[in-house]
Amino acid sequence: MTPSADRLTIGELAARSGLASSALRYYEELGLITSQRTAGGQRRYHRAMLRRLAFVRAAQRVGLSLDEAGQALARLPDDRAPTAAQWAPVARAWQRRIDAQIAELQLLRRKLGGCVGCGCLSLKTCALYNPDDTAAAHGPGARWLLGDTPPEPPARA
Amino acid sequence: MTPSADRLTIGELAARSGLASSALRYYEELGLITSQRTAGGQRRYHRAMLRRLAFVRAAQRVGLSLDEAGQALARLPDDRAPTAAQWAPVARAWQRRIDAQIAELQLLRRKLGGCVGCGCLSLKTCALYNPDDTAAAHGPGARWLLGDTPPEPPARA
DNA sequence: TGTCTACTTCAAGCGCGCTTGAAGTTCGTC
DNA sequence: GACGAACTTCAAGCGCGCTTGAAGTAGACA
Repeated sequence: MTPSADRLTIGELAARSGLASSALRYYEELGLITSQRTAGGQRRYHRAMLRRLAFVRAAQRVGLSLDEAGQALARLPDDRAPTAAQWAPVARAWQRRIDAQIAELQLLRRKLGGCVGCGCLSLKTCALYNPDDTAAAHGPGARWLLGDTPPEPPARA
Repeated sequence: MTPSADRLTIGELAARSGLASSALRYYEELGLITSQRTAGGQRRYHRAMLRRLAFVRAAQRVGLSLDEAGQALARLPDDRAPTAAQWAPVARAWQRRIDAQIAELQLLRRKLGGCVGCGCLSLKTCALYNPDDTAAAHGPGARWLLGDTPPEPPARA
């Protein structure tokens, strides 16, 4: 081991991040994290990778794919904490995304509320049935994360 | 066509439900919907399948797998609208699930809020970093949908 | 020096939710 | 009765996010 703190082995990084080594190799292959190699070819990770991994995990919880997370990560420094200026737009974009998700769930919840008493699911009247709402908003990807057109919180939902 | 209204072809059901025919065959294979067959072997669907499909789509939006949706469907009648007594526990279970999801998203949102100004993602202090919270609650499956132990809304969240 | 664990690559596999394609059949209409 | 669109089955494939396994190598410690 002799962890030297900034040269974590893959096993150490796995233990600290809670991810499997195989997942870390996969992430590295996707470019989400980077490593140096020892003379013998083993990976050594800078502690800053823990931050990137935390970012990725948070991104997944927001519903981003690894690819999308990678695009967002590409705008942050690899080796040290982002500055407020770097981080703020990303965080704000995530908050908007989260807000949209919450709004959608609340809508669904209200619709269910309307159904609870009636056992309806009627073809004509049940709101669950005719979700002509903003559901499909999740579509294409995360271009918005890169600073373009953030998704408006569901208009009329 | 001659739709006779209660004997929808797969194409008609696809058109009305917004799902692809291939998806409908797949759902049938999974037991989510049922059909009769014509003398020649073609599927004919009762309109009530539209209700089941709406249910499945709603279930997916709540984050259930098709398998879980099928388990919930199994408790509702196949050929007509559920009674209030049949529907209410399912709807309430979904609402609890939705509430838990909303709570989790709100927690994440607050954490991001804490990070926005600081650009932190600090190893020691950032809340995003140390999500020792209720995230993993999604685990096993939807036994709760069947009436057992509904998941408490995230305790301390 | 030897041992043993942790690492390496590469290819394949898995679970989910479907889609695609090939080859053949049925249905509704003219 | 013939035509064309819509259907049938079956097997394979895909995209995502990994995991598993085989075969071999490096690194830490006694």
